[in-house]
Amino acid sequence: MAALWQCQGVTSPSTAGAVRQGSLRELNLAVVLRRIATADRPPSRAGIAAGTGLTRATVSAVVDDLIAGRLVAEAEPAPRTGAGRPARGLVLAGDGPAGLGLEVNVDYLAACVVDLTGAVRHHLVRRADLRPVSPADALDRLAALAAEARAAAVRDGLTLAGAALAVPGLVDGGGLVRLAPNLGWRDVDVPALLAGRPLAEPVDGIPPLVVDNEANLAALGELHAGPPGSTSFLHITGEIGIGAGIVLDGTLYRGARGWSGEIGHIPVQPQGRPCRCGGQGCLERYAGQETILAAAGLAGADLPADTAAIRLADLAGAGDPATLTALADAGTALGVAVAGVVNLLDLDTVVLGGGYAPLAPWLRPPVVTEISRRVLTAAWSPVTVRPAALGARSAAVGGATSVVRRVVDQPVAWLARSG
Amino acid sequence: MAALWQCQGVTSPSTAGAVRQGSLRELNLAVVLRRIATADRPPSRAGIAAGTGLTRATVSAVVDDLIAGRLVAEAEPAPRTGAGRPARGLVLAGDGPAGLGLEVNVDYLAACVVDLTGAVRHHLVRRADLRPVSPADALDRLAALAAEARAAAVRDGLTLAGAALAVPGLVDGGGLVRLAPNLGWRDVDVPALLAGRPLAEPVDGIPPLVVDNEANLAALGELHAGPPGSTSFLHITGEIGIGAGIVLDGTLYRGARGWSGEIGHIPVQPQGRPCRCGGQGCLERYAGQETILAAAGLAGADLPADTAAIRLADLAGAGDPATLTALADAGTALGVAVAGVVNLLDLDTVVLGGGYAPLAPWLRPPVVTEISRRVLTAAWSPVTVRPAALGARSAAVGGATSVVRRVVDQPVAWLARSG
DNA sequence: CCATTTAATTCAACCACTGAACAAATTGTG
DNA sequence: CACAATTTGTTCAGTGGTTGAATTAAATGG
Repeated sequence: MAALWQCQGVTSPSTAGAVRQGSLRELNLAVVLRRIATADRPPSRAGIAAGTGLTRATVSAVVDDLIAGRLVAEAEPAPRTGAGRPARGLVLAGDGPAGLGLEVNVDYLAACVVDLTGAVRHHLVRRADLRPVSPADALDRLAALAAEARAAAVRDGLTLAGAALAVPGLVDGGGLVRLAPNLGWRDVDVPALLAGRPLAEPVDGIPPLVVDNEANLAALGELHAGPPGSTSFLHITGEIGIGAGIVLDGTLYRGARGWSGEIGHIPVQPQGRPCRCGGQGCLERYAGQETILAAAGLAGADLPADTAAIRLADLAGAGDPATLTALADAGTALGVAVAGVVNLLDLDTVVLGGGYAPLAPWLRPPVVTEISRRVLTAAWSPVTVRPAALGARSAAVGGATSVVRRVVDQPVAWLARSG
Repeated sequence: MAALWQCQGVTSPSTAGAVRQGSLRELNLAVVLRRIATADRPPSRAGIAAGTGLTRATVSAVVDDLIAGRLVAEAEPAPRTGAGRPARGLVLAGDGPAGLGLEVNVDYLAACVVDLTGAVRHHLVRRADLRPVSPADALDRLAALAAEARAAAVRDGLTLAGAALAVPGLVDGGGLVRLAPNLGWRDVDVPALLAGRPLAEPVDGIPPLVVDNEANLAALGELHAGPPGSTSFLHITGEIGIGAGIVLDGTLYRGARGWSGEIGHIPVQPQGRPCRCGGQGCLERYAGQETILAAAGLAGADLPADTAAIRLADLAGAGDPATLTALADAGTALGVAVAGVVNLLDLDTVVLGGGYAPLAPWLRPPVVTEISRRVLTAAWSPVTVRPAALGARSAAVGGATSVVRRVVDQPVAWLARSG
C-alpha cells in the first residue's frame, strides 16, 4: 500500500496558470492528501505540518475537509513512541472513491475495481475470442461486464470516480481508437458507441471514461504496484505486436501525439527480415510472439496470445531445445533494442510485461547480457530487468489505478462532486 | 524574440510542496511574467488579466513588483486599435538580469551573455587546443574569458543572474565531471577548481555556476531559438562522439541519473564493427566524425572537430564522390537509429546540431528516407528534420538561455536578491 | 499525583486576491 | 468643440485562507 503513490512526480496546479485565491486551498488539499498517500505509516496532523511547512492549524482544517469528503479516515492509534498525547494516524479511506479499469483484448474482456488505497477490490475476466466480433458488440459485452463490476463496487459502499479503458492500439484524444490491428478495429469512436450507457454519462462533471493504450495503462499500473524507487522505466508488453509504456521521472510519457511506445519497430537488423510495417529488421520480426512460436515449432497452433505464452513457458520449463533456442534468440534481439533505449534515456529499470511476463526466466538472461555489453553506464549503475509485478493482466488494474490517482492529484474535483 | 519562451511547459510551484500564503504572490509573479515573455506583442495589464483570469487589480500589483525588480519595462504604446484609453505595453526588460553561458570544448573556449529578452548581447570565442592542457589550466583560461564577458555585460548595465558551463561529457550533480573522453578529463570537480573565482561565489544566494552536458544545454538553446511548435524533439550533436539532448513536452529530460542522450551507442548493426565502449555495431562507429573523415579520405588530417565538419561540407559541396558516399552512409546509419528513437518516443522534430549542422544538406536526405521507411506513424504526421537554428556553437548560448529562463520561471529568487 | 511532553483546536491578525467604483486617456459623433 | 462611449489602470473596502500564539487534550514518567 505504501508503495502505491511512491513514485509520482510533483503535479502542477490544476489551473495551470493563474493562481486565484481559492486555489490555495485547492493546492493544499492535494499536498496534504498526497502526503498521506505516500507516507510509510499513517502520519499525524502534526507530522504532516512538520513535513510540509504548513502550520498545524492549516493542516487540521484541510484534513477536516478531506475526512468530510470520504477521502481520508483516522486509523487506530499507532504504537506508542514516548511521552505526549498520542497521535491519530491518517490513512486513505477505503470506502470512498474507487476507479473502474476496463480492458478489451483479443481473447478476453476484463473489469476491475481499485479503491483509494490501491487495493484491487474486484477483478472480473471473461474469456472470449473478440476478433470476429464487431466493435459495437464487443463494447456491448464490455458494458455488461462493467455494470457487474460497478454493482459489486456499490455493494462494498464504494463510489466510482471514473473509468479507464485499455485498448491494444493507437488511441487518439477523446476516445477515438485509430487502429487496433489485432482486434481488427479502425477509427472506432468508443464514447459514441457507448452513448446512453451509464459508463458514458458524466457523473457530476467528472469525465466518465478515458480510453488509452494498453501499454500505457499497464505501465501506470506497474509504476504504482512495483517496488518503489524506479521512477524511470520501460514497461514492455510482448503480445502479437510489441508495445512499451514509458515512465520518465514518475510520469507516463505519451509522446508528441500520444503514440509513443512503438518499440516493436525499432530496427535491430537494418538489412534483416522485411516487416509488415514496410520497414526491415524490426524488433517485432525477431522477438514477436509469432516469431517465437514459429521457431519453437508451434507455428500453426493459432493459440490465443496469453495461452501461447504459457505454453511456451511450459515447453521451456520442460527443457525443449527448440523453444529454448527461440527464447534465447528473441531475448538477444530484445536486449539489443533495449540497450539502445537505455543508452538514450538512462533508465534504471526495464519491466517485462504482457506475454513476456511468464517468459521472463528465459528472456531475462540474454537481455541482461546485451545491456551489460552495450550500455555505457551499466558498469557504474546497474539496470534492473524484472517481470511485471502485476503479471500479464496489468492494463485493467493500471487503468483503475490511474482513476484513483487522479482523485489524489486533484481532490477538489471529487470534493466538489456532491458534498 | 517572441519565440524565445514559446515552448516551455508549465512549471510547478518552486516549493514543490506546501503552498504557503506568500506562495500565492510568488506563483502569480511567475504566471504574469511568463505571460509577458510568451506574448506575441507587448500585452497590457488588462489583457493579461483577461488571459489569466486574475483581476486587473492583482495584475497591476504584480506588474508593479516586476517593474520595480527590473524584470519588466513599459514599452512604447502599441499602434491604435480603437476607442478607449490606450494600453501601455509590457515587455521583458533588456537591462535587468542576464545569463552567462560558458563552454569548454576540445578546440575552443566560449562565453556568451544573453539578456532576458533572449538576445545574445556578447559572444566571445577563444580557439585553442585544450587536449594537452590540464583541467585546472583550462578552467583558468575559461575564468579569464568569463571575466571579460562579465565586464562587457556590466558595461551594458546588465546584472548576471548566474552562469552555466557546457562540457562534452558526463556530468554529475554538483558540477563533478565524471568523464569527458575527448578532453581527457576524469572526475574533475569544477566548482573546487574554480574556488575563489568570482564565478564560484554565490551572489545573494543564487547558485553561481551550473555545470551540464554540452548536448543538454544545446538542446535547451534550440528549444528557445528554434521555430515554435516543436515541444518534443531530439537534438543530435555530432562531434567525435555523438550525443543527444532530449526535450519532451518542452522540458529537458536528463534521465534517471542525469546521463541520458548516449545515442552514439545505440546498436545499428548488432554484429557489426566493435566499438571502444565494448559493444558492437554502435552508431558512433558508422556516423561518428572519425568514421566519416576516414571514409572521405581525410583519416590522418587530425583536424579540430569543427574545422573538420566545414572541410567535409566544402568537399561535399564540390562534389567529391568519396565524401558524398561517406555522408550518405553516415546519414543512413543515423537514420536507422533515429527511426528507432522516433518510433519509441513519438517525436515531431529531429535537430541536427554540433558538427552535423554544416553537414545537414547531405545528411538530411538519407535520414528522412529511413524515417519514412521505418517510422509507423510517419504517414499520418510527418517528422521534421532540420539543422540547428543556433548552428554548431549552441551550447554556450543554450546555457546562458537556461539561466535567464530560470529567472522567468522563479522571479522571486531574483527579486529577493537585492531589492 | 503532578510536571513534562506532544497532539490537536481555537482565535485574533494578516496577507493577497476580489469586485466594484472611480479616475485617466483616447475615439467618434453631433 | 463639447460630450458620450469606451477601454485602461488605480483605489479601497471586503473576504478567504493561512499564520502564530495561546489553549485544551491526552498520554508518560518520576
